[in-house]
Amino acid sequence: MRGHEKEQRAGELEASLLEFHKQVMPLHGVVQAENMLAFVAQLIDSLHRVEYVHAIRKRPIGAGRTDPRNPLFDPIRAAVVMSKDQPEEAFWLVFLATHCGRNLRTEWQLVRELYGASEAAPWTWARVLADPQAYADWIEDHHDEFQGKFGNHRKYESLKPGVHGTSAVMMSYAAWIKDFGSHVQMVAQAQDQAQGDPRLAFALLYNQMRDVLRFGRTGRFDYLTMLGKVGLAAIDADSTYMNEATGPKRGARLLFDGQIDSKSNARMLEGRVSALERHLGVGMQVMEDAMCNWQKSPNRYLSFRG
DNA sequence: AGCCGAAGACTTCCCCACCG
DNA sequence: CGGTGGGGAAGTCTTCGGCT
Repeated sequence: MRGHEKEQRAGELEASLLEFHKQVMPLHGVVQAENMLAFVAQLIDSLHRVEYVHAIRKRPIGAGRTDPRNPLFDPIRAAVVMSKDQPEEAFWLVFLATHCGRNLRTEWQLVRELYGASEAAPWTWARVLADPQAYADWIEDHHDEFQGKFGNHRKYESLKPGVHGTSAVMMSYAAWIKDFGSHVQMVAQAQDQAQGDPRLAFALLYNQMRDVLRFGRTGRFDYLTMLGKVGLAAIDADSTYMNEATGPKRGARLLFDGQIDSKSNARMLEGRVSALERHLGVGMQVMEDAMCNWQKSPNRYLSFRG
């Protein structure tokens, strides 16, 4: 995006926030000019992260992106490529990418390794589904050989054998999908129940996915929003689910009340976030991401240009 | 009303690679 | 060879929903 477009977008968001502040409900946290500047910058960064997947869907994707033996391997681009002809494999890659996360230093290396970079043939979904125990055993046997690291969101995950380790997570995911029959049927049953409402379908899946080990709020939110962005499921986050997290809740308290130790509870805050999201029209994932990042330094506008 | 379990873009601690 | 910082494992504390 060109500079003046970014500034125009910032101006529009600021105007929309001010209108909401005056006409709907006060936003005590962005009354100060530097706070407003910082929050708008976070909204724009979050919009870019969401739009990034839409951007790569429109561009040609090289063959190396789908090959785990290639350093260019990228599970999200691979999922985009496969979403049409091999949807089951695409879902599996989104799951692997979410479980591992993208590490700042090693990038997608851990996903490559778990997908079978060093093997004669990759651990495809068909292979994992046919014998999840064989995949779990292989992970445990090789757990100390993997060089890739977990991403920031997944920094409490472990490759070591045990009830909380990656091998156990993979077993529980395979069992969860097997229950529906397939990934495609997993999405279809939710959309049937929701009668095609993308936000209701998201809420249903968010609850059903509790069965997947180690997939708490962050894991489920990241996995399901990515399915939507890649185009594998017509679902859309209906809530920030801040009752299960501290970052977005702190951000919402700061934004609406101007202080992190306000008495507003998660339900009240969630209602206000919902109203503000409808006003701005940016989507719940952007609201969640922006509030969470903003509360870390609410009065510091960190320009990436300088 | 109050207990209990679950979960966390937590918090703390320890280890190790890296650096001067 | 001691300081430093990142990463992994384990430990706290708070919140909240479910349950009685």
